[in-house]
Amino acid sequence: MIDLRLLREDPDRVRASQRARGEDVALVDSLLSADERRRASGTRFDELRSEQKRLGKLIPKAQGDEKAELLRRTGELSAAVKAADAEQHEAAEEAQRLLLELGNIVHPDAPIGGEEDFVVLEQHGTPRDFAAEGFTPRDHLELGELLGAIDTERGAKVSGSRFYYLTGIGALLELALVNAAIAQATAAGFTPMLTPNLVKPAAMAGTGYLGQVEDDVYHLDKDDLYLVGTSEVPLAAYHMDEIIDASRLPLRYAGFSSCYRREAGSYGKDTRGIFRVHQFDKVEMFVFTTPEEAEAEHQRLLAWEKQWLSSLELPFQVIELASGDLGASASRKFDCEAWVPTQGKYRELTSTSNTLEFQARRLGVRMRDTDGTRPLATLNGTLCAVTRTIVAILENHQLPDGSVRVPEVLRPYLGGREVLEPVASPTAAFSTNAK
RNA sequence: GGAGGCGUCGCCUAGUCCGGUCUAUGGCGCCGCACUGCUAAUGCGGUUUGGGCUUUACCGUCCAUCGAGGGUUCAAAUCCCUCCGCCUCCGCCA
Repeated sequence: MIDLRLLREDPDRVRASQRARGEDVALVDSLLSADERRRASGTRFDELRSEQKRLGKLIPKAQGDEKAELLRRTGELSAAVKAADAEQHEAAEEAQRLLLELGNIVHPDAPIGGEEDFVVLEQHGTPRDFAAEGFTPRDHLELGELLGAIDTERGAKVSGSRFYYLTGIGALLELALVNAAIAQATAAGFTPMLTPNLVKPAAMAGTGYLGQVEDDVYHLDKDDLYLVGTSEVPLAAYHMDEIIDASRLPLRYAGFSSCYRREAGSYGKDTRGIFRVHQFDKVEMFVFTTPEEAEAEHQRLLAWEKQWLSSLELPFQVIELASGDLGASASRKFDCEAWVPTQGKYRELTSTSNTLEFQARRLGVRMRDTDGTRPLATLNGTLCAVTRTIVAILENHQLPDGSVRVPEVLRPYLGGREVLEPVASPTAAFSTNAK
């Protein structure tokens, strides 16, 4: 949520932001009037309550008629206080409800527009020219099956479409990626974290995932818990309702968790393979820092993502997302998109958002420094979304015979293996009877 | 899942039985000032969080806040109910 004071003092800025997002501008005026009502009813309650307390203190000492009169007046006041309290409650709830609907203020440098209006900032590496190399690239699923690494048929049999098994070398590849990513994050000063995959509504709402994207979230009705779509949620909520001394900032966490996404409304999109799935694992960077440092930290997160993709020797580009594609929480967002040869385009592998104080306000995470207690800033960035990274590695590093070159950074985590080779069956290479 | 205990403003703690003088006690820590070659010690003052009013700072003031939410009452940290969390024991279990 944003600062109500900003809304009062500069409503036009908030209106402009809502407009840029393609969201309800009238919300600003509903909110202004709800806030007005909240303050007015609050003042009324305060005054009545003050009077009630003042008179109440006289009662134990009073006698006879004087006491009877006091009891009569405080009796009346009691009813009035109760009514004012109810009104104040109602107004505060209304204001809060509207405030939670409001998106974050869009960063002034974010391009205005929708999903197609992103801006390409940089390109790294060069896509391979398979024609010049003399063969047609296989897609990641074909490669994954050849290597005995990916099994989507059985994933569908057991769990439905968009589910998969990583088998044999595929499983090892994930573990290698996760280990390498955690190693990079740890070297950069992040604290590794394994987080809960099920969270309460407060955590989900606080991070901003119960608004427009609510349909994309799994909910367990029986327990009123949500399956997280990213460890950003439990990491952001880790310090919920806490006040953090500024000297401890920045707090940098590298979370590893499964991520669950219903992918509602994406029917027919990316149906082949494991590019878009209901469940995948991810190493996520999450930072609590001061609002003053947020912008610079955002650049650092982007730099760590670039370092990661470069170390995997993947060609990729960096884009800045347009205002309409930011999601409720982000004021600004960069994606790194890796080249996918068989699709002939760049696809999102990582994403980093600066949410400023938006999530912190909702979650009640504050900092204390010489200026007192105030909300801090939170930022997040993907380090390694495993399935999509596997897609990019298989396709970009494939060889004519269907084997796949292992980027050097992963070799220590794969027993020194330099190439992944096709197998007769997923279990063949791991069976004790092999060779 | 069952039984019991506990939850006080950073930490510890008094208060809860018996409602009002609780504006929540004391200690530790922390901050400021004084004293002091320096440090230590000592003394004095301050130290939950949120909201409102005062111009948005300062100062001041009012209200809320004793795990959360309801209720009883003129009045709730204190009495009643529901929920949450932690601890102990029992049952079940990876």
